[in-house]
Amino acid sequence: MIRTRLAPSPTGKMHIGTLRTALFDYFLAKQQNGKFIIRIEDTDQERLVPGAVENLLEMFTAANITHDEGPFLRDDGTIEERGAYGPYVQSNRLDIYKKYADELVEKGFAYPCFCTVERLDEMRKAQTALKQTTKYDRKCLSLTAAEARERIAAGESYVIRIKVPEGKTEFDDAVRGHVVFDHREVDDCIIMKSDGFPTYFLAMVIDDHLMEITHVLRGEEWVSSTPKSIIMFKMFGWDVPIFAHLPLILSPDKKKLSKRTGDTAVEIYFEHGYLAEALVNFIGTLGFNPSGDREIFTIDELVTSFDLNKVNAGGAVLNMEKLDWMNKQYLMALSAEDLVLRATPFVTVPIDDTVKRALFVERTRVSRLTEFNDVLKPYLALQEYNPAILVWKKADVTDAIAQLERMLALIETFSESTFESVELLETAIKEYITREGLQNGNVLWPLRVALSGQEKSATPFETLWVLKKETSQERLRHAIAALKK
RNA sequence: GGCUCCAUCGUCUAAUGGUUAGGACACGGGCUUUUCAAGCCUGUAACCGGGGUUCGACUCCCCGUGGAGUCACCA
Repeated sequence: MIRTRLAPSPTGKMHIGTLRTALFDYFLAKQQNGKFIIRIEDTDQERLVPGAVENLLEMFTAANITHDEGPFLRDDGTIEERGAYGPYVQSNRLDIYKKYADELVEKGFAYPCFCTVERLDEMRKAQTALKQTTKYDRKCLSLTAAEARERIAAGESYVIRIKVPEGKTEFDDAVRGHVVFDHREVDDCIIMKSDGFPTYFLAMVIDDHLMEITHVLRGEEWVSSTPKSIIMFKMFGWDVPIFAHLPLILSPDKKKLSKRTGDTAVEIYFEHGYLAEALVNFIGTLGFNPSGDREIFTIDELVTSFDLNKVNAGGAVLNMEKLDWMNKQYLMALSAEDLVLRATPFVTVPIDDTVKRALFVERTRVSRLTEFNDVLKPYLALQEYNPAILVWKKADVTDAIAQLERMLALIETFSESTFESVELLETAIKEYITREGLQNGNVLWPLRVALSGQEKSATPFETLWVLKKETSQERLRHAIAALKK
């Protein structure tokens, strides 16, 4: 059975790249009837950010993706773990790492190192000066077991490093193909820190094995450390999972997306008024495309068509304009009721019938939920405008006044039921124009401007529908008075 | 700099040896039209360069070039 996992470190808000990895994990697991696991990698105690795990889980909920094992958010905001392979938080698995690290030392695959950070710094400086690869010089490898035991017993601070064997590591990356690393390039990296916590390298190997992970999806920044992991899998005699290094999400300058160059937090996208479906569609098709001639996919369609081997190896620049376009597509496809539901958190005025209708009408004119507030204003209160714009380009003031007075009278004859739909209003007005032998422009232009108070706006029929009889008439009277001045 | 990876319109991408190199965003034009938006039609725009392999290369190989990632008691 396929088991994928997302292994975020709780050091901040959920990154957009993490969302993409999560999506691919989810697509793959879901498609193969496998399991998708979340494991929290909190082995760096100094970088922990309170609330980071909660934020991650909230973003999962917001994006409508679900995992099968790992930490879950309870309704009261606390966290509980579900799944048979726990604990799923690494700081609760310290004894496990200790045991396996000791095993590696006993077998001669790893060794204690007493070098100070100062010495290490100097060593690296010297290596850099000589243009050599910076890696540990194995000073402590020459220590005998007895010496090491003695120094540990004396309370000296130490770490454990793996002893990288000679040779090379080869692996078949699911998106990149065959990759080879010579072990001369691989550092005797630290697997246990002096504070008793494992480093990522050790913890990841042990957990992925114990949790029976079959596919490791992660960002491209990890390829160069993959040999370390594989070396350890082999030291333990464990099966090596399939690695898939996903292309990076880039900022417009083609560099790895960072906080400086773009919005990296998933949370920000929701705050900016993007719909979860749009974000999932957009991020989920970055580096992977099910088809060459379609853009809009539901999450289920992505699950069905996902194929790791079709994931691009090259990085992808975030095209925000396309995200806006995609969001608008989803916005326009929303039912009137759903639109209200989704827009409500972004609207600062009470949601009444006028607001509901205005939202529906303006839906084709905004890209993001946050834009509704501004667009709603002209409906809620007539904005100050220059009466001159009431006059159509092919008519004059006298005509404008005449047409507005006609409309005022016409609307007076409309029953409440006429205001039930835009179509009814449009039909009634257009029939009137035809019947009276008038021109659309002469009537519709001043009517629309009088109703909206704007040069550019929705159609007069839509605006009438939103404002209803009384307010509409008020605005017409206001316009007529303004023109007569 | 060492190592590793990557390379199709400005951007996201399709193409898995044979296509007039397709779609989307953005941009331009047109239609529709009372304005805007939406919608429809349409235009500009790409195979990084050079060698091979092959009857035939965007597709395979090599070399350049360019870009990226990584070189911590961080993940």
